[in-house]
Amino acid sequence: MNAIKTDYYLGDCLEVLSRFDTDSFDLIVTSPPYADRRSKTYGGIKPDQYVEWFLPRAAELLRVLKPSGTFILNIKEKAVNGERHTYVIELILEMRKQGWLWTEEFVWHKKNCYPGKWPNRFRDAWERCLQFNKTKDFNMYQEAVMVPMGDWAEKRLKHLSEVDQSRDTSKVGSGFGKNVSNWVDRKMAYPTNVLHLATETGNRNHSAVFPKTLPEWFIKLFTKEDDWVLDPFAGAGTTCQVAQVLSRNSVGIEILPQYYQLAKENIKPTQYLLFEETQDETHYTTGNR
Amino acid sequence: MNAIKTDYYLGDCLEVLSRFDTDSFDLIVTSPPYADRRSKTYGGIKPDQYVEWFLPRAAELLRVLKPSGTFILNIKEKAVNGERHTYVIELILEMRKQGWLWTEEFVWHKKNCYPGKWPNRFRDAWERCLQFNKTKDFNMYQEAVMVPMGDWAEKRLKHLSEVDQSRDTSKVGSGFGKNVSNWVDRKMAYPTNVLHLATETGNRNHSAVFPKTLPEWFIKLFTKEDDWVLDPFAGAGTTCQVAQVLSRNSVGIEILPQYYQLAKENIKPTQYLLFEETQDETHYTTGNR
DNA sequence: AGCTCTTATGAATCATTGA
DNA sequence: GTCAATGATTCATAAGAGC
Repeated sequence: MNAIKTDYYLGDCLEVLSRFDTDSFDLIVTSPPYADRRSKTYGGIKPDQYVEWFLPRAAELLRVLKPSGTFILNIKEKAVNGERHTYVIELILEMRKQGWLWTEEFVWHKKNCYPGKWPNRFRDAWERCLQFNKTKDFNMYQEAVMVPMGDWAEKRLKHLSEVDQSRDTSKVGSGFGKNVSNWVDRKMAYPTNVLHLATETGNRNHSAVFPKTLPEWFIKLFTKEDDWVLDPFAGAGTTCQVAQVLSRNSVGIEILPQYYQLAKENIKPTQYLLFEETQDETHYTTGNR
Repeated sequence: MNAIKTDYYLGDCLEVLSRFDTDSFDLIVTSPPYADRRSKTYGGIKPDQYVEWFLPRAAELLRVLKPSGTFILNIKEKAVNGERHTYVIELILEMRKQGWLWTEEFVWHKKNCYPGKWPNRFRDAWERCLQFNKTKDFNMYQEAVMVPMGDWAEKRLKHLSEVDQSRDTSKVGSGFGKNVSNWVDRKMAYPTNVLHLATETGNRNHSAVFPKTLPEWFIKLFTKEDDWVLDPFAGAGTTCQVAQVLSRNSVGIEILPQYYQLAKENIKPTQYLLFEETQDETHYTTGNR
């Protein structure tokens, strides 16, 4: 029984990642600061400068990713001057020049998107989840994300997520709990490249960057237990929290010190085995089961 | 009561459009032949040559579109060599250089997408509907596509009949249910930029999976009665057929002669007022109402 | 535990105001 | 003029209260 490690680092991922070995991670899943957001931390990246800002970090991510690994980039371009800005699609082209393979583009349909009304535009209800790979032979565990067929499936999906994260669902690698096994009799199907997830608005602690179910789905799909997951823009630590519950090692990097407290709260105390804190980084090492 | 015209032209839209006046159309909505399709007609456009092939046609479309008009391009890049090809996003960048504004990208979620299974990829369940404009002041009739609010609709359906819930619950996600018109007086909401439409499976003659509801939604959104709609890759004439029913004038251009018969069948005979056929083009002129 | 109703809250976007 | 900050608009969800 290996101990699952969950490490948090404070700092710019461009610098922190330089200390990591090449070919270290099985999955990188992150939602970087969007253009014109977090103006006080990343310097308020202008849309026109976004590609230039992101590319050196993408190069480091390419280095630390295993050849069999996957990089999931959750991002959405904003509307600027009445147009969709082009920095995201320009980034795709530039990352391919770095050596990335643009394998797939998943659509995250935000069922509860931000409200509003404008004469020339509807509400934006989707974001991109760009899949990049280092090689064509990447690991993919499709069975781990199979879903029940039928109308009742979507209603059960959210419940499924909750069950998975509860402690008493003693289960093996698949990550599926008891209740799911009841559904095994029924027909299961592979999902598509469209994800229907609602944002978590009710959290009073902090503004949820993305719902847990988003990194959860990709972690199940692209890693197995004891694999290594990286979130270079960890924020409040949602990705690492999910990775821990799913018995994956994880590394989170965040430039904002104030997120440290939030990340700490997100790790369930009962799961602590070891807690270390050094000057500029924090390690949670947990034994899972 | 104006007569509604529905004109079909045989030929390459690049040539046919040259005969049209500048600023002629209120809406262009089309689903062009995808890369590697129709190898015998358009010369078998390779993905690497797609941008080069499309750009001169895009230039003509820009010319014939009214300043207040909109161009909806339904397209999806295919997977080539394990990667998503980049011709679509490259096309966006090049069209902007031509003068197009990339106003929005709608997602068409195909609820019943093509079946299949691959070891490194899930089924592709979405396509892009790229919105381009000539100016920022384009016409948009949002009220024409309003849908019942999700919360209210669900309760309503639950109280009505448990039986017919099978499909078309049509929440605000932009799908339309059939009985939307019955709910007009109720609480309605504006849709989002994610469309939930099923592909039409029953089409025996035509392979295209272009459902009527797709052009219908955009025609309602971007035109009013007696406006002019263009489909430069008309195929079996779905767009023109829908335009006719909605009392919009339309022009369809198609390079394949064999689609003529299909287009003819798609126009309901009861709507004919005038039928002309010349050497290289066919005109249907219908009086609606 | 199951309902209903209420309330807060968003990776949003645009028009307006102010420096 | 350019640019940053503010206000208005709007709706799907979760959480909480009450029964």
